Amino acid sequence: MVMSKPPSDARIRARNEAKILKAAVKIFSLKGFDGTRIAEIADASGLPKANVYYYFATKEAIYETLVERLLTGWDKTLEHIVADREPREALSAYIHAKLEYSRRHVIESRFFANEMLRGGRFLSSGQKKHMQDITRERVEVIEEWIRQGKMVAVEPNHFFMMLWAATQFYADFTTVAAVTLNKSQLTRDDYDCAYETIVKTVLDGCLIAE
Amino acid sequence: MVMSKPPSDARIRARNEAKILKAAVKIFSLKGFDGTRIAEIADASGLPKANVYYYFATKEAIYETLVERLLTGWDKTLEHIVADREPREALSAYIHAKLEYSRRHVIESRFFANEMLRGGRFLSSGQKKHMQDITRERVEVIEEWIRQGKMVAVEPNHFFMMLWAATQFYADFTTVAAVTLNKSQLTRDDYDCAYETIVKTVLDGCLIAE
DNA sequence: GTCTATAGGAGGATAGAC
DNA sequence: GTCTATCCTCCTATAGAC
Repeated sequence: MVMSKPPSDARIRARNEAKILKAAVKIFSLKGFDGTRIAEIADASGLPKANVYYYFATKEAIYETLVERLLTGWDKTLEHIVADREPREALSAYIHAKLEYSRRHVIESRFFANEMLRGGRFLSSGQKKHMQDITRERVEVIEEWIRQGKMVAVEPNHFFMMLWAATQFYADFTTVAAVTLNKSQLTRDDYDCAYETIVKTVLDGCLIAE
Repeated sequence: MVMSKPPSDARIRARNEAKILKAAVKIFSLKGFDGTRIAEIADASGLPKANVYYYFATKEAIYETLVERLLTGWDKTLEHIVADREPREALSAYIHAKLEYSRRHVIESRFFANEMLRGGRFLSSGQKKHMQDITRERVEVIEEWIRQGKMVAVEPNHFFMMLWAATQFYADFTTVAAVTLNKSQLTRDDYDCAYETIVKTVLDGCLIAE
């Protein structure tokens, strides 16, 4: 009888770390750093508490690992905004991608929101600078569109934050959305409708037809 | 020598409860329910911990009192949206009032955001219904404007949530805004600029000139 | 109404057997 | 790499003197 090889140490580590992080992001997103108990993370991971400490020295270490990983999510949706695309096309692709991210990664979105709500105490200045740089690049694209007469002269930072807020809302404040729409939870159709509404109002408001 | 009368029991109670609630909303808004320690509230109130328990039986009692009180903030800014005003005037008044609320009541806004982020566990169904009713009234106003041909046909719930999100953002995500704008904190000018941007893009996008 | 003291329990973190 | 047992700190909440 052929025995399947036992997983190597490295594989066990990778698997267990992943379990812990997956459980942790959920609990942190709901209760924040101080409200989260290691025992809860351990239970949700299916690991004993001592094992959590075997993989991560402190609660901070878990939290910081998550902050670092989720920061890349910040970049991804922004990739749609590039100067050589037409603004309507680029911005609606961004809105769509961000709403999809909100829909499919509710927990990660909320984790990030929670951290920001608390003033970003766990963000290193390097990470803040990264967010700033990434955003500034996109702001410059918007400025370029304005210069080319493709958009009305809005303040690009605030314009950008408006889009971010309108899309982030559906992950962070699902409760508010559900109460407003009188539903127990949001469906794909609701996200589609959100997309239509944002595109229609925002883009028709600031784009200049050729 | 004339002695000033000592304050009555009722006055002492009112004053101390106010101190406690003021300290509590700040800490809850930063750390959430589970992350907040009564000792911290006591320190911030300038009262001994046992006195906090004298005025409020449990941590829940403090939190619920705050939820109940802050729910009225939800209504107030909405009062601007009434059918007999012109939509541009009414909506820009709403945006202005909501941004002012975000600017002047950052802590209360964040407390509310925190509660929503956690799924509104502390909201009674009566309170949810209240939010729903208040919102629906305004949604009907928007529907009326659309019927009158004063606005393009947007989905009014999502339109409304977009406005809420765009304005709430400046209270909840001050950190993101500050990082984006490369400042240590936001000034009045930044809020004015936010107002201009939201009004310009959203209203020009959905209003129909007469 | 104020405050000290403390019960009773939970949480973060570690030691050390397996 | 896993897990039990445990240390020690800190928390919620209460008792009871003043």
